[in-house]
Amino acid sequence: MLSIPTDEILDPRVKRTRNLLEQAFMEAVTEKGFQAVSVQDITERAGINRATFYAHFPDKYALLDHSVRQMFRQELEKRMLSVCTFSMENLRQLVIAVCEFVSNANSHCAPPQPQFESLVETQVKAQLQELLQNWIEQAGSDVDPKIAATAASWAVYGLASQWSHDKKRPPVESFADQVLPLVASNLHLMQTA
Amino acid sequence: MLSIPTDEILDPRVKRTRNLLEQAFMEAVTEKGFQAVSVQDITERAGINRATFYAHFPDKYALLDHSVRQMFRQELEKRMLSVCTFSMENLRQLVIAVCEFVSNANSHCAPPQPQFESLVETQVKAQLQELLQNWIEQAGSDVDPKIAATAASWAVYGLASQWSHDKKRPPVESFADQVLPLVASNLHLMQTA
DNA sequence: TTGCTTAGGCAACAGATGTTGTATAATTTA
DNA sequence: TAAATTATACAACATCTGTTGCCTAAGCAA
Repeated sequence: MLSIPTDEILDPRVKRTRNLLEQAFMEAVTEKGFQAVSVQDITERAGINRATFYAHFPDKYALLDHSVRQMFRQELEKRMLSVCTFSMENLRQLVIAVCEFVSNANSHCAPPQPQFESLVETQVKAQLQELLQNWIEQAGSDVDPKIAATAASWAVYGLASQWSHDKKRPPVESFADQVLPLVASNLHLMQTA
Repeated sequence: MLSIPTDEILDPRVKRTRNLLEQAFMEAVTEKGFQAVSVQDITERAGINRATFYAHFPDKYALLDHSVRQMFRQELEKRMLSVCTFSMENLRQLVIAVCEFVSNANSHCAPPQPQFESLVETQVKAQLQELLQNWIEQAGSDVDPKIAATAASWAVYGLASQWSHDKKRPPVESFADQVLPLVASNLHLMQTA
């Protein structure tokens, strides 16, 4: 297993290989669905030896983890949510961001596959939890930040996931407005906004 | 694939085979951990042909799903939570039940394995959602029952999961007391209790 | 540049997976 | 009881999986 860190100087060969693998992986997933994609598929498309794959990732699930983490992080940065403090408007934007990300991820993988969605969930929730905990701590609330952040991040992800599966779902914005008070109640920060 | 329903008259051969598989599966999991268990393991222990396994379950993940669903359902029935209406005390008991179930499940599988936990999560949350939605509907709240039940069930599971991973965790009862208001706020039913 | 370090290519392996076809035995239905 | 249905056993299969050892070549540091 080679070094994993994202923000570190990497051997250009490593960078190249991982990019090829990630790219081939996304292609294969959108084409055949996550379940049907084998490590063989990925490495053949990428023009990388199969053994090399295992030098970077234990299995295809780890590669999915890695890709999702990276994509969601980029999404948060693009929307400048990773560098701000709590406000109702920011919370609203966060809900929208999660809804759109989850919806987009799931659309790449019909029919719904629990394994795939679980891995997306784990990565997204981890970053949500971290972000919300920061917001709570900075706002100096009286609740336990970790506990509140846990409840809130799970609630947000759950609502986003349900929305994304809704056959005739409302526009993201109105859905966000609808659930905002519910989500905010987990943070106990309404008054400090 | 044979018929799945739980509460139906089953061919005794099917019942026997599934019981043997479930039993062998649980043995193998507690002994080697979920990841390391192969379909071979299970069928050899059970004295069942490997091909027969695939006549009942698509893979070992489906068997885990099945087992967990069954165990959690039994747990709820034992605590008589599946046949009651909302009250703060019942909600408290529910939180405790989930904490203990999750903790017990995870203890069977060290070190923590996301795949395993994700499958447990999916099954537990599905039943939580159903139960909470019933509570909300029976209480005749003004919130959307589905949305509130989603937020609450995810929050409950998330908190239980975090508690179960806490190295020096407080007793279940005091943890339940601590998070109860947070959980209840998702239901918007505090006044009707 | 030279030499050291390390990633990737290649081949081969044992093992697991999922599937198929046929035969046998258990169960149900009439 | 006799005939039907259907679950299981068994064997064999192509495929995928993780892993290993050896070799080549790309990158880095003196």
